[in-house]
Amino acid sequence: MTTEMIINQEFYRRDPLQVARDLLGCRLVRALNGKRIAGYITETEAYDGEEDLACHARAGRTPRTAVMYGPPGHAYVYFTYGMHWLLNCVTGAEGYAAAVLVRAIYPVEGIEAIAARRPGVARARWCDGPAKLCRALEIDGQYNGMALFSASNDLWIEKGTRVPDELVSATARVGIDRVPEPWRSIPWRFVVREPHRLWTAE
DNA sequence: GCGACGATGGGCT
DNA sequence: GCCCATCGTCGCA
Repeated sequence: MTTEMIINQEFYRRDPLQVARDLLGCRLVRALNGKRIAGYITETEAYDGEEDLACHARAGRTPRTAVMYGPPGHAYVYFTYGMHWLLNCVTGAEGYAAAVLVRAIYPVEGIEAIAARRPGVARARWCDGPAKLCRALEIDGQYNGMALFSASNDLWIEKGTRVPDELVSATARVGIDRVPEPWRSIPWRFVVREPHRLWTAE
């Protein structure tokens, strides 16, 4: 396990928009039972502070949102819709509540383990949603607050493939229809176009 | 391929 | 009580 591949904490101590863009093509890695399950990040969303009315921190600091106010580079994992876990990376300076939601990955390691649980489903569909990837990588609430820049926590992010701007689309974030403008339409969702073309060889 | 809808539980007003 | 940063399955084309 090449520790120098792991993205350091300073990467996350930046504007969530920068982090969200730069996380595309990076490799999300889960160590599970001594094996790696990993995939390239293909979709992210930035949530930026209490002013951003789509951000959970819009209501200020609560027990739930506390980790978003903590140091950057830690996981903010929360439960929603009564059945789903979602993974975020805390960004920006400590004390400022911002995070990047990891919405999708293209799985490239440990794919047998995922495939076994998803009979009849195409590989590109296994982890193409924030709750799906958490299930595939067995990420749940016990990862909330965990540092993502150390291999000792069994969940980290490594440098991966540089994704050129031509292959990145920026759109409005999804699932926030009730949020007022400008937040509802602001293009803070970043998507890799046709990820299977970039990584189909693996 | 696409739209409707039910499942299901913690956080917050 | 009401609100979800969702998913899988259903019906239909």
